Amino acid sequence: MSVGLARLREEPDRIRQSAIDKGEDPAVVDAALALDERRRRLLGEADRLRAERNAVSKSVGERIRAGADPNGPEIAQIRAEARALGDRIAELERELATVEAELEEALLRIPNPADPDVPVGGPEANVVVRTWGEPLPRRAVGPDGQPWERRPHWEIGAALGILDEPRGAKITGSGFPVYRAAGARLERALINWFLDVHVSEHGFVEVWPPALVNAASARGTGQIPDKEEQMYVVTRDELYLVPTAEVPVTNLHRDEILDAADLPIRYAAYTPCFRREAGAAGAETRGILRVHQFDKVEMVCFEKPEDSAAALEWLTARAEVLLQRLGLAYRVVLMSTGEMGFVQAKKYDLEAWAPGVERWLEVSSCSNFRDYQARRMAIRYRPEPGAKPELVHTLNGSGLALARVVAALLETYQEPDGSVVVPGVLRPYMGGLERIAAA
RNA sequence: GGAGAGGUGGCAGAGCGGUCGAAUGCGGCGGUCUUGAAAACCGCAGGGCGCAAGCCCCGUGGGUUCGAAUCCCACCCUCUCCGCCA
Repeated sequence: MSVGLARLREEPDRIRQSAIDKGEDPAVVDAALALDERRRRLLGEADRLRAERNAVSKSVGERIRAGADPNGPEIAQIRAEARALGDRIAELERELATVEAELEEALLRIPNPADPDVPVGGPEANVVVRTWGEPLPRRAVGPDGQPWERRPHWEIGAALGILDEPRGAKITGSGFPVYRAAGARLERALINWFLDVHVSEHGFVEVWPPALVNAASARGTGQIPDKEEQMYVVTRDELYLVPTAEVPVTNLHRDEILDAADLPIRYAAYTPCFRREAGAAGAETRGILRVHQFDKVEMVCFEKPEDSAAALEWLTARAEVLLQRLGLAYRVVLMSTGEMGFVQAKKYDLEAWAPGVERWLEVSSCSNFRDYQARRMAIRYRPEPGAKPELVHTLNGSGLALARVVAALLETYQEPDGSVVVPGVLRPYMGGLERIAAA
């Protein structure tokens, strides 16, 4: 259940084309259609037999009350009849269970169709919607008139004693950096400042969720089965370490019918994020650009369907505000159908410029899932009192992902003498510290 | 982790194996009355599938039975006491 059976029957062509646009196999659409057909036939037959069996069973009680001998031949015959019906029902139910499992499997492999305004194609089709700030060059001229080169963040971090990758590798493994001294405080400052802005200025409700979730929650947001390999699993207790706060926070309202008056519901939550990132290594992932554990503040919204498109723009702007106040140059990229992922209908990536590595770093991803996640999680709302429940739309966006923001900050604010200037908005959170210098 | 109790509709809370999708109270919605409101009274109202008839849902999954909210088993969760512990 993801795109919804009703929509699948109504516009199979559009769903098929959407799958192709996202680089998925459209054959699952037809497989699902065929299974749905079979399921409905079996269900109808089983329902008819059940109705019959219910009537026969009921007559047993009625006749006994009317004076028939419970152990007599009349009752025995009715019982035999009911039993025969029951056997046939059981048979149909077994078949039905198989078909439904297959249908479920097929539906899970049908991607969420992208919005009409999403460019079709691969990476080349991504569109830079807007850019803010001046991307600094790596080669620059220092105050003394001498040329200097901005260094990558791992060199800055190691030199200042605020980032310790080797010891992180020792105590856990590669991709588990240790932040130290002003580095640790910077991490804590960013988390606090992000949350403060979201809560006091943007009206988000702050949430501090569990960092481990059960399988039902992981399935709800689509980590299972799509991204199961990405998660760390606590096998002993059948729990998963969260890859993002999106998982616990969106599941907050799983299996609930919300009040229309309560919408929109908007949460901001900090969690550490754990990702296996199997097979990822090399120049693209040096330093803290791609790690197994990082910190992130996530925004999650539950909206009325008619409001979700506007909510995505709003949400993206909330993340941009943070980058602007940090003084980091960034660009907003509308991701193409092939790049946006399986469950998103529309997605913007925010990329901050890191002059030391001369790259745009993805520090936020803001997406509208429309009713796709809501259907999996049965998150509904009642448009009017007494009206039938309808699916809400869910959205989420990073605001922001810490490790890469730290990388961009260190590389942007480094000085020729090796120190790093602390952006003004963070100073109150760092005890007034204006500059991180070598001890 | 051990012992005990329990999980029923938004909440509280009944429910002899058959007429229970489920009493009752509160809350909700609509109405009568009222200048208005409250009170009182009357009525409506769970979720899913299906065009409909009808079928399914009483923590979850199995089982017994012609028939299970009601009996049996397993698991999950909650509460109380004990143990442990930040």
